[in-house]
Amino acid sequence: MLSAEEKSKADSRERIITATTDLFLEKGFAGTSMSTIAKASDMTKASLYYHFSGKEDLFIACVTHGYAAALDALTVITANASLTAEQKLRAAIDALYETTITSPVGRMSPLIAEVSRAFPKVARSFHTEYIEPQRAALWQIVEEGVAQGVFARVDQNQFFHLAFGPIVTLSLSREMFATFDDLDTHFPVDDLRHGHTEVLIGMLR
Amino acid sequence: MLSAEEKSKADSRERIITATTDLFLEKGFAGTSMSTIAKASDMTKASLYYHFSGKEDLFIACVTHGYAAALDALTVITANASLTAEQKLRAAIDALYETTITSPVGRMSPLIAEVSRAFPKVARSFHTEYIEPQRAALWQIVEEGVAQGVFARVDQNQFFHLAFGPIVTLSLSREMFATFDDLDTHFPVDDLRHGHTEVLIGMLR
DNA sequence: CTTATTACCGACCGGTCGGTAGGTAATTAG
DNA sequence: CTAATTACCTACCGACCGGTCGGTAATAAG
Repeated sequence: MLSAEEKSKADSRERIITATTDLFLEKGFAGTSMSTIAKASDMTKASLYYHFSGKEDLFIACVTHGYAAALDALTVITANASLTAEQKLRAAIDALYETTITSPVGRMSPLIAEVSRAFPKVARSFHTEYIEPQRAALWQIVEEGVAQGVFARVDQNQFFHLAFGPIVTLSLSREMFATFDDLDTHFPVDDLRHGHTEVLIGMLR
Repeated sequence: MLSAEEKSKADSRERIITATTDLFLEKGFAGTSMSTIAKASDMTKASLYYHFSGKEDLFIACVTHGYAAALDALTVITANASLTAEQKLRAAIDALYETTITSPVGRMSPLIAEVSRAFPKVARSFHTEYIEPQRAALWQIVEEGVAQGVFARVDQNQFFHLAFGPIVTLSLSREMFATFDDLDTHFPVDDLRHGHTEVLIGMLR
């Protein structure tokens, strides 16, 4: 049963979330007002409060919204039986670069940092529902390679440090210096990704 | 000539900057009000405007304040003639972990990301006066090792990506998840630093 | 001792903040 | 057809925002 009303309600929620996410990523949480969000969502502020109980609720919806899609991209890779462990690892790293730098949820780390003290629950959720599953998916690939004897055994936290560190920092740098007209010269995603991938594969040999 | 007035003025500026930096790091730029800053600085809001022309001016002062000290720690290492290139590199990495995770200026990356669109000049300054000199200092050590034949030649941007990436991400993670009571279990600085250092040295052999 | 300057303050400004009360047109249920 | 519900609106609230005003006590200069 998908009545016209329910469809319009879902559409509105979606429209609000995408518009708000853009604003939060651009201006930060405290720097984005509910009136601005309302304008960007083609709505009145009062209508926003019909769909969401408050600014924090709306923020949680924005953060949570992209979890599934981002993690699906990884699980599709791990589940692909026709790939070797090394092929899976390469594909997973590509996917991590893509989501962390391009997708809204991947770019939200600075935003989480901004509100982490005010809303610790959002930070917890981001960690358990987004960061940890990403790590688990990556580690599953590594363990598969170890079991097959093609990867050497490495320390888990060390590997995560070296794997996620450069990617997240690259994403953060591109946010910090988003206004630079020579952004891709300073922070060339593809170049850096290639070299990074080879180092990680090298660690596992 | 250091009159009582001038001393008190300098003291006040210093007091304001340190108090403001703490607040900005905790609540973000937009989330910190001038009245809150005034209270934390034991002053009236009006007096704040005697020392700084506005909130942006105060923010710039906070960001700029720690540049010199953080960079000095690195130049002391590069200038130390009694160290080998590898010893310098190890010491430099230690120093980078220390400043990036502990010092206010090192922890400011998420803050710069928050305001980068509104104040691109601050982002530029952070890049040219803080990031670039750090990279230059580190690269000088690498080139010294290459010239002495103890380090292999590596790509500059790749090396920076692998060197700074994990450190900045670790700092960001500790900001994002600062409220976790098991923060040091999830993000153990010393452990991660040791493993990271060995990988970097390994890259250069 | 007089005068100017300095570092600071209380009181206030127009504007915006997050949030709400009450109403209305359109859809749905009975 | 009627009554209820839904999705949305206009108009407004007190609190707080960044910033400014006209002073004032303490110091420094002459």
